[in-house]
Amino acid sequence: MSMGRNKLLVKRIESPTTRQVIYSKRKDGIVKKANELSILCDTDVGLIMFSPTGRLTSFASNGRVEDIFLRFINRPDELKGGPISNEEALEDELHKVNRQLREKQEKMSYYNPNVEKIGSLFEAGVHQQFLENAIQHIGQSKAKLVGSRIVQQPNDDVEAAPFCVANDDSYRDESENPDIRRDPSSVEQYGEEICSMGPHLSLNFLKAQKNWNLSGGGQAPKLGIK
Amino acid sequence: MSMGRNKLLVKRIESPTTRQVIYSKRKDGIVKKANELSILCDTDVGLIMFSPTGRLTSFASNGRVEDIFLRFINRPDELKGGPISNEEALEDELHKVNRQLREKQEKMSYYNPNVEKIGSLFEAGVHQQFLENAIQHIGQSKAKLVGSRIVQQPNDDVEAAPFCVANDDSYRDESENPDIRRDPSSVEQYGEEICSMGPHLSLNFLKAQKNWNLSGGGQAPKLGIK
DNA sequence: CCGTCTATTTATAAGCT
DNA sequence: TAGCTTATAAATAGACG
Repeated sequence: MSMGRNKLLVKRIESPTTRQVIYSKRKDGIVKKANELSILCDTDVGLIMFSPTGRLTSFASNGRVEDIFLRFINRPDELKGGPISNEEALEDELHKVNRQLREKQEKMSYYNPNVEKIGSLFEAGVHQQFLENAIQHIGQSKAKLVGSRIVQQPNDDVEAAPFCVANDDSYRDESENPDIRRDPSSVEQYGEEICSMGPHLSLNFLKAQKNWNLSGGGQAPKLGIK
Repeated sequence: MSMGRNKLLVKRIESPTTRQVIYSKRKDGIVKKANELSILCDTDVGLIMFSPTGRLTSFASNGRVEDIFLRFINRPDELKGGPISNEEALEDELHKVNRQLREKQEKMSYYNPNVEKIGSLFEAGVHQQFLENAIQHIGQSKAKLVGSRIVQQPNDDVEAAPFCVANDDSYRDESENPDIRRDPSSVEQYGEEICSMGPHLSLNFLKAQKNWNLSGGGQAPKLGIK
């Protein structure tokens, strides 16, 4: 479907280097096409591409990809009534995300509640329930890892655990000059984000735990606490 | 810059009909290119186009354009060029809240981790530590409420707790499955409804927990928690 | 309005530097 | 690594049904 010396078969390119090379070329080609389309037809076009190595390239016939995207998000509304301003769109987005945040916090409160606010034994029980459940989960995976022993001793074997947090942080290299070419607005960026909400143990996180909100002197959760 | 019978000059096409025709053809071409790029290079590509008449066409190598866009907007560093306006503040807010959301999610993962992802005993230990710690605190408040008894038995009355998980995560899971390359999700017209983050802790949620039951026979949630 | 056909222009895979 | 060149595959403007 492409062009060049050989007929192209649309399948993932295995060679990392070749893949990167092909990406660079085609990326430019698509940006060019997108730009042409927006000019020829006088329309809004938004494009976002991530290179195999995580570099980002975006294009927006207008100013920013955000704007194009917001129009996209608001599509239903646009169809229903008059156009909605970007500001309103942004507000919607903000509210949406805020709601998600609140939900997360509420949920979190069941695991790490503010003790001061617990007003009844029943409530305390509820919190415990969540925590116990969670512990059971961990116990299971732990058992799986060990082979299936010590499943009923959540604390013991943790005491001696060596403090060897693996990984992470370090995504802010910015080692190069992103040569920004100003056609309409094609931008490239670096750095990949790994925002999986999965559990990753990072030193940053552990360090950030100093403000453990609890009545009796919240300790920094050093792994050896008991 | 295009091709065909005549050399193309990149200038807005005046004839409305011709413009529309050209748009249709090129739109398909770009979608095709975007799809090829995503397959050949195994990367994320998001594309949004509005026809001269306002019709929307979108493409996403993955599932939804929204996802690609979120990956875009959640970038730690913004280099997105473009005009600055009143929306700036809102956007900053959006970014900030998004960041908080991610942090919350990460933190949450320590209490309610994805067991499958735990890769070592150490990690399991860390998670347990957090939970144990939290339980201790609950126990304290409980003791305070009762007067000061059974303070050191965070487990006893919960031991028999049924296995009920307040599993969250609503969007994740995606993982790698390059095999299934369905025709790219190129959508025309519109489509909305963005991710409403999964379950939140609300009375409704609690009620839904069939296995809900505290040692003493938890009543239908009358918690005054919120 | 939509698919087809075809002459030309483009895009670009390989090579080469 | 990054361009530059060239032979070819693709994309597509315009015409037609």
